[in-house]
Amino acid sequence: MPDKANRLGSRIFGGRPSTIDVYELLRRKILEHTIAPATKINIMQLAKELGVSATPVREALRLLQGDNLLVATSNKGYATTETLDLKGVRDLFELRLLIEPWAARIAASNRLQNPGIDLADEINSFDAKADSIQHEMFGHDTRFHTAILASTENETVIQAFSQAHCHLHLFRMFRDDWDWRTSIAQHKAIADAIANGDPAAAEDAMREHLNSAYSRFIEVMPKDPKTRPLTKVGSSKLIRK
Amino acid sequence: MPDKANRLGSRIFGGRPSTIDVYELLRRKILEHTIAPATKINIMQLAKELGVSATPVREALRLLQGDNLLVATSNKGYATTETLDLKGVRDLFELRLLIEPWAARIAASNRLQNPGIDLADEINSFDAKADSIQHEMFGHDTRFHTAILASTENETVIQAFSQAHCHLHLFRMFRDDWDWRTSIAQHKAIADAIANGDPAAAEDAMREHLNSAYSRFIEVMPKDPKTRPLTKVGSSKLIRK
DNA sequence: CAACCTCCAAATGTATAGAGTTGAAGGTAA
DNA sequence: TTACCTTCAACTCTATACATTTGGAGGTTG
Repeated sequence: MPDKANRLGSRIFGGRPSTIDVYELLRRKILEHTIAPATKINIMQLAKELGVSATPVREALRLLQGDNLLVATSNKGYATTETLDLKGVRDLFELRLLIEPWAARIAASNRLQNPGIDLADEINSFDAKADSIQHEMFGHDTRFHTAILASTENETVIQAFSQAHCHLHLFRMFRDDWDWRTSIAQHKAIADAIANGDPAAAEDAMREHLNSAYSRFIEVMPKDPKTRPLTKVGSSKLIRK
Repeated sequence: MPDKANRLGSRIFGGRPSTIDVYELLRRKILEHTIAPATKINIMQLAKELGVSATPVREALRLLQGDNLLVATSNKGYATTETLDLKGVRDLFELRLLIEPWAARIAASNRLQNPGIDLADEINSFDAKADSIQHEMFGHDTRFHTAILASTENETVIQAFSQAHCHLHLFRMFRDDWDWRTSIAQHKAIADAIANGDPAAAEDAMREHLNSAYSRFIEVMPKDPKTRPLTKVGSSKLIRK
């Protein structure tokens, strides 16, 4: 609901420039899948919804473009990125296989701040709610893999990896049919190896987990993405390549 | 030089929106080290220099912020990123060691479009001009490593890696004192292994090259970055953390 | 002399208007 | 029908005006 303070020079929240608020709101909506892939964004309508002018919205969209969450076309506007094709999924898992087994090794080598306990907590708290919906599964998966990566304390790798938006892309494609029980079992194996301080076992377990996930992904992958139903979200229209 | 066509709704070049032109110009200036690290950017002065209004400049700056080439602070403006500290250099080479030996292996395994010849050409054309200045060395180094990475044809890895801006950061720190002869010799070894179709040798050569470069970097690294002289560029002021 | 307050120029952030482009509906001709 | 042209509404992109914030100069007070 637009604040009545929305006049010249106003701010949405606190004294902060509203570009930041618009950016964070849209980023969350895209990552949370509230805005579907290949959705065109109407600047003026979005600005009216948020109670701000077009300027901060446009700047927020440019930021999201830099984050690889939007694509821009001259004089045509902005749209969320497409879902990945088969090669895109392959490329993504190739990147994961380069980084995540290494990260698991580091995590297992870290004896002072070993993340094993936190990882076990994450698994158990998720496992408890056996009726979990798919949405929660991806939240767990994101937290689990992010925690391992974070334990490397390598900001450069963390950033490079996170900007690939692994979970975003996979979640957008496979939200409805994903065998989370298999993943949970593999997560437990990884967490155990890390907690035991066994770098080689942790690295292997992670590599097996990724290979397994990749195999299962390409198995259930839609044959022709164009026939996939697209949901119309809010005031946005849909685009097709 | 501002075109006389610069009035309402005009474009700098062709019919293209000027945001793109401003973005590409600034990006090149930052990557080419024309704009020094930790340089504050004045929006209005920059807009006047380029003959456009503030709006496209601001959008270009947001894009560069998304590329991690600028940092923005609320109500304080934009500035180019700082040079890396010791941990930053270490993190960067850790990322390179994860990706580039793998890329060299792929390149050597590629028998149909083996990049070995192109790499040899790149080395020879650079080696010919023995009086090369440092600036050309970094151009060569960038082209050499980029070519190997490109031969993997993995867009995801290429993008994740390029957004770390390896060469930008290293160039900004070590432009004046860098032993390029050692690097050239190692490049030759890598190119030979790739041309010979020897994946294991290519991977090892790349790993040795990176380890060697890292050792040499931290040896000549400035002890206290704050005492490093900063050049004042154009209309921009300098900032300090 | 140091700490603090007041004031103001410079720069940032936002709103708004107008210029330019796109894409589609509707009409015309072969 | 099909292909092509015209027209127009919707939207993007840029310029400009104005509100807000920041940081420092200069004076005041203890």
